[in-house]
Amino acid sequence: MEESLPAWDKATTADGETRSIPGAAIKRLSLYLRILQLLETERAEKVSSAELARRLGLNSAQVRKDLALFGQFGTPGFGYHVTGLRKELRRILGMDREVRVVLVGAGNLGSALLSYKGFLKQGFTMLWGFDADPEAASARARTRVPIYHVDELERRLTAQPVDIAVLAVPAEAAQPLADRLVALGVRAILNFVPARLEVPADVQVRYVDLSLELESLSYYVQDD
Amino acid sequence: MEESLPAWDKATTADGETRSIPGAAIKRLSLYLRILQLLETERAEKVSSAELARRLGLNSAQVRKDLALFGQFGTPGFGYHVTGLRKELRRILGMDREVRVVLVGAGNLGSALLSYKGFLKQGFTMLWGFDADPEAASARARTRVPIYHVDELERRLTAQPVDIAVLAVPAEAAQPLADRLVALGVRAILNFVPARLEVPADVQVRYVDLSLELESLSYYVQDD
DNA sequence: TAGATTGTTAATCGATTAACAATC
DNA sequence: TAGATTGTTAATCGATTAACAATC
Repeated sequence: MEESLPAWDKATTADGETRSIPGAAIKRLSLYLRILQLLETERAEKVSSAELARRLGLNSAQVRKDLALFGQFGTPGFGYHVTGLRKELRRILGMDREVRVVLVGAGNLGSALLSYKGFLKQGFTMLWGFDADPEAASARARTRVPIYHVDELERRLTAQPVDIAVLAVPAEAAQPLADRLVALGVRAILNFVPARLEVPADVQVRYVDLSLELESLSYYVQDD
Repeated sequence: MEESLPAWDKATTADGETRSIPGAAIKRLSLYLRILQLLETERAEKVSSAELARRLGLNSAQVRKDLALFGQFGTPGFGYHVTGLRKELRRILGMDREVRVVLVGAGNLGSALLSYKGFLKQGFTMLWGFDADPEAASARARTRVPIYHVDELERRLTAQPVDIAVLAVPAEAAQPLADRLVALGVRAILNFVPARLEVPADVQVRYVDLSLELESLSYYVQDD
């Protein structure tokens, strides 16, 4: 019997066929988009897969292959139109619409994330923060984003669903909160908590594990 | 002609042979270590590769293979001794000594990282922060870690070399600062700046790109 | 047209998983 | 001894890269 892939792991070609899209390719699309935005400010009209690859330290065949997963955006002998490709990538990544984000856990790291500019750019809307101690959290955070008590999660997210939750709570609180967020319709979680989350297959979780990054770097700085 | 690998990408077996160690395996070692520390608090004497795999959502053969890259730590029919394996992993990862860390760029995100508890645990020493405006940075940061002007980088790091730098500066400042850090003997950079860094082959760079994570999650939350 | 560069197939590479003899 | 589990080899899987006909 064949396992069927979750919907987000598929893409449809012109002829209606369905293929699996590697997550690593999606991350690279986001990198391509960043370079295209840079090229646009440089008033560049066109760009080749070789140039995109050079700027990102990738292989040009990989760039062409990644883009070809979603359509034929280039012109042989010419390359890609910067503005055109940028629009396509924004559409593919779903950045051509408002993406609604909440933060759960506005401690030290969380409150910094609340005011992180990179999140506010690019069509992301950081709607609300939630914390077990909203007064203390508000004092920490230098932002206009309102911070509510975590008990208000259900009320707020029922009234107005969100797409993505950023999770930065103590380890023992992570799984119960993930469960509540999923029940409230959250489709993706950016998880800063060093704990594995169990979620349904159609919910995406990305782990940003700072201790793990530092520990694995420690391996490389030994003098032997 | 054969390219020779950087020293950190090799490991030596008992018979003096040298093999390449995948970076992904190193990251998993750090995950294994975390579970072993948990098991130790649970007073567990032994653990099998199957149990480690289960707790981390991995394959047991992968666990055994990762560990076997560095030696024979297990006993057939028994498994691994929790305390013994924990010690071995701490040694392999270089966590059995002080790892000296500095932060460069104590803005919103940076100052949160300065006081991030996960960095202080586990044998990491966050020595100093550096910022172009150390007064403002000190006001932001709720930490005892001293923050100096970035001009003091050379003086401080010459007097006392560090292993790892955490970089959280504006994009245009990233490469020049990376160059200075490498010249000062920094062996690894944890880079929160969305910019590619050019460094010598023996310097490790890890990218933590929050915008990229959020953008690639955006792909999965589209309703189609 | 000649030169450049795409989209795509085939080849390569590397990482994951299965299988199992060795062995505690 | 019987049962369990390692370390390791072989098989599988998937991702990257090379190559090139198509074509602007």
